[in-house]
Amino acid sequence: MVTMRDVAELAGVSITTVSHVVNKTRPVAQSTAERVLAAVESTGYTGDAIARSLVTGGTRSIGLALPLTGDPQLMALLRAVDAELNAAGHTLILADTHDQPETETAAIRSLRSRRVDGVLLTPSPGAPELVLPELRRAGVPTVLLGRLPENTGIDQVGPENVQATSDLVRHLGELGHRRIALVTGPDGVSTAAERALGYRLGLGRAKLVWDSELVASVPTEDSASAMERLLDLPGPPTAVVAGDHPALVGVLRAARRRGLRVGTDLALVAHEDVDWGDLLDPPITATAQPVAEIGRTAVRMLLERIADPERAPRTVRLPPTLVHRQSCGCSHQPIPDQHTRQEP
Amino acid sequence: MVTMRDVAELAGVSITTVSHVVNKTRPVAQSTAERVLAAVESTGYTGDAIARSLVTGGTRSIGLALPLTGDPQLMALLRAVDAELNAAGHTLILADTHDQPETETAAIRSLRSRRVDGVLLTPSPGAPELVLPELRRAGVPTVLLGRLPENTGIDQVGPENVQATSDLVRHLGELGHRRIALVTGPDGVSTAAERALGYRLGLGRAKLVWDSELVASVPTEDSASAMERLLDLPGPPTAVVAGDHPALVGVLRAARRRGLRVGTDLALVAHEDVDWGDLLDPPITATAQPVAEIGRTAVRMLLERIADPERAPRTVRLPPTLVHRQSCGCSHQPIPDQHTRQEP
DNA sequence: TTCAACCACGCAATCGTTTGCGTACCCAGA
DNA sequence: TCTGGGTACGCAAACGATTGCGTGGTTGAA
Repeated sequence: MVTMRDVAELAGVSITTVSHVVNKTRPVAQSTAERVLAAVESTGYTGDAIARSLVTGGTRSIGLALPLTGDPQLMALLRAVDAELNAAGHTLILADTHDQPETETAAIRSLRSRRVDGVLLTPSPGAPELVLPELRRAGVPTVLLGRLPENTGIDQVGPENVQATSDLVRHLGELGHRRIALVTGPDGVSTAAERALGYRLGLGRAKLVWDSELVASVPTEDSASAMERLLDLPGPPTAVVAGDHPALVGVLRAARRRGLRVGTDLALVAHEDVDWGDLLDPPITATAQPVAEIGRTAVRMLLERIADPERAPRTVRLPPTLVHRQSCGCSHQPIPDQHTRQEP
Repeated sequence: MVTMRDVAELAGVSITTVSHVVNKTRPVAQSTAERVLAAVESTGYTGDAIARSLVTGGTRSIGLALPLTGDPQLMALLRAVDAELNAAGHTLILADTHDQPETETAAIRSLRSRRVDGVLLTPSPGAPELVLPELRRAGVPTVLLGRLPENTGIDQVGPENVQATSDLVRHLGELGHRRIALVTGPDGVSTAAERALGYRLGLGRAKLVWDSELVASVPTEDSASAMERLLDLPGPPTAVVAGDHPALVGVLRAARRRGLRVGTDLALVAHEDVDWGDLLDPPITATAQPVAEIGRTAVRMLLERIADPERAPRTVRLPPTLVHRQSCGCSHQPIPDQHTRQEP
């Protein structure tokens, strides 16, 4: 490996000077600098991040710890986070939490021993008790991503859920539905909990009563059977809100198994739009989460916190966009009072 | 930060002894070891990967450089790679190549300066000339992932394409189609090139002639319009093979725009199955790439190469599985002489 | 001629580990 | 009393950068 010493010898200067030239950290005579740069070029010197880190303390790398599910949104998030980090000269270390506190803790420890400058974390349901305290104690700059547990005293960025779900429900109510179901993730996940709250709120605004029978808060793999159970009810739902991507897939599978035509026999609106939403028949009405913006914001907040660890923690909620298609039973009119986006 | 020195002082031994105790690298008297471990416990000492790397040379981290596209397969790949690496005690550093040689080079340089022990790379079309030589010269242990350019002298893992595509085409031929089109990525990408080759081979086996008009090798974003152009031909195709995920989406969009019923008006088979393949109407017949297995194999090969840099390079091709549904025009019979997997 | 101010650069300590050599001690056998 | 072989541990030199403190040389004003 080519080191600063090699470059220095080739250029006929000291290591100190090489360092100052490549880092522009103090003035160096033009001619000397040129010799050094030429030596750098000809040796292919790249610098050693390890050695640098040892003395400076920072690593210019940040850890991203989240459950690597099949959620198609994740790719967009990763891309945005990587791009924003890259622009700031940092690199991304990835760790799968499996959404379980034990793996999550292990992932965080691994990142810490790698001396990452900060951590982006999508906390599991158990995190507020089991892993966040450790993070706080260790003083690791952290931003929570996508899920927003309460009272953590930590920076957070995620989607706005309550209002968005409420709007979705209200829309179904305005279309005349009286039995509106909700299929979503387990209550421990803040996102699911908030959407359940928004659902209730939306029912209220549509002058409908909340019925616990119509709510299925289930793990991702159970959503299809949960939906089938809802359909078996004495008073089955005529419309359903899918709280996330697995719920959407589950509802669609259940409808297909029961031979129900979505949009006609069963109105459907979903959180988290997918890129195949317009390929289905009928195309799915859904809220598109601003994942890329969430990722970028999270990175910016993390960098700010690294720069100023004392700043008061902030929580940012980014509103989704409604993509109005036909699965809700409409045939493509915009929803009144809504910021809508039409398909091309 | 708590260092070995702190632990050593607390335990009343030298730094050397602490190191040997925590690494079990030479025998230490039972009583001393216990004192040291107690000190480790009470200080919460974790060790500093940075300092260790500086002296040992290794970082126990590997770089994954690939284009972070929206391809849903990527998540499964990431998950598999991360899991396999984790099991081996390594961590994953992610870098987006944007599928362009310049960004790719930058990504590789960044990984190298981070002293990764090895690199997993999905090479861009320009890579064999522009980035692989640098990798070879630097002696970075490398495994190529997903795309398999020829004569690189580098370990490679990817899907089997020629035979798989040929089978797909032959199936369409057996259903009576005479005008079978191919929509796939640009020829520079080895995967697309191999699939184009398999397509030609399949035509031959179905006793059909190859017609350049029926082949669209286009960038991902152009697949829909390319498909429409094919449909405008004097003798438009009655069946189409989608070479990858963007091509599939493009073909579906084009068909929808033209009001063509897939499976009836236009037979469709695709490479790269998607988890919503069974939700469409009709469900999509596709080959499911063994992405997870590809990821795991790549990691294993990389670790082997790190252990033995002199070993002769290997190329591994993993065959996909056929998921036979209805978009090809069949109504669910297995294809003769094929290893098929039925949907639940 | 002297001296201050400034410019251009180098010395050597430092970061937290690992590890090749030693050294001090103990005990058994001659 | 030596000596030889263990056992239990410590010293100090790396690893490759960054950076506070100097030092030698030139210049211009007094």
